[in-house]
Amino acid sequence: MKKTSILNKLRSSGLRPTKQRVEIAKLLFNRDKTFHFTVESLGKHLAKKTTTKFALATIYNTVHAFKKAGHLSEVHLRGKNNTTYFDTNISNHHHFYDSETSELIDINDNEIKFDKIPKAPNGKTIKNLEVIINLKN
Amino acid sequence: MKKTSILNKLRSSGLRPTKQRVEIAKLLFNRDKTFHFTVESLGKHLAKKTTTKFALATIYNTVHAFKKAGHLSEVHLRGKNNTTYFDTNISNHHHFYDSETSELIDINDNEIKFDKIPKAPNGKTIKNLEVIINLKN
DNA sequence: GACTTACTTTAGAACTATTATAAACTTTAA
DNA sequence: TTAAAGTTTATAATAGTTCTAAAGTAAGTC
Ligand SMILES: [Mn+2]
Ligand SMILES: [Mn+2]
Ligand SMILES: [Zn+2]
Ligand SMILES: [Zn+2]
Repeated sequence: MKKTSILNKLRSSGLRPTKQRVEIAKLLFNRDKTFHFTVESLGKHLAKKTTTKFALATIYNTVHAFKKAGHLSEVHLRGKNNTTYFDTNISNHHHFYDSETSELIDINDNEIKFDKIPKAPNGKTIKNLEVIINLKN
Repeated sequence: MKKTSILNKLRSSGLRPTKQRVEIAKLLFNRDKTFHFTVESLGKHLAKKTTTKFALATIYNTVHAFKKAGHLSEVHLRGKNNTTYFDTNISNHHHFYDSETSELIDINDNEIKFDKIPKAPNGKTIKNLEVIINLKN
């Protein structure tokens, strides 16, 4: 993804392309494979890759802005360290979770097939279905 | 479940049957249906049902002791309010989650059937598989 | 029943992920 | 260039949970 398309992505989401947002967007979206991260791990990556200063609040703000704009998703898993995981894969998919390494691995939607799914209770509808496959060594 | 069996349950788990533990055990285990709760909600139930005083730390200690003894399970879901859910259903099962009410509903293991499950990555094994079906109204 | 020891409860402090605040700074468009 | 709106920042606040260490209780021994 080129710099101009990062700028477009930000602008078309109503987000001014500040130095911080551009750096975060480059780190998150200029890659082929899914990136799963926490705010803390993202901060460490940024510190390694750039010389720009990032206040913790800015990383939170930016990640939440990207999520709101639909460029990131949140994994509703309660990991060991009780931190929120974000995901550059915004398609419907599932996860392996290795609780020893706190690592998430994508499972494509078509790698899991259901034979039987219960129907939603009284008056409710199914919004989505998440599978977490916990791993051990 | 009778009082004596509550006492046996505690003693056979190496837990002295203190006033607090007995009250919590009665509330949690003397029921037919699954009970999903947070430490906070359990505290409120206890305040309503008994006149015994419960320090917050005692509720945490007891719930964790019961979990360790295998009498409770923890739901690895990151809910709206970022609290941990515990579950009196210790069998392998799944959940509906209503994020508007923060409510969990059990899905029996046999209500979901899989046609296809991915195999675990390199050298790892599947420990268990959790399904969360998110609901909307 | 008194004594002893190990275990438990408790209030409050500490910890940690996250969110709020409000002042300084930057982007944008006029 | 200027002004308005948006953004970053340091820091404080919040909230769930865990830690601490002192006071209290359970259980076994005499
Ligand atoms: Mn978050
Ligand atoms: Mn907990
Ligand atoms: Zn993913
Ligand atoms: Zn359950």
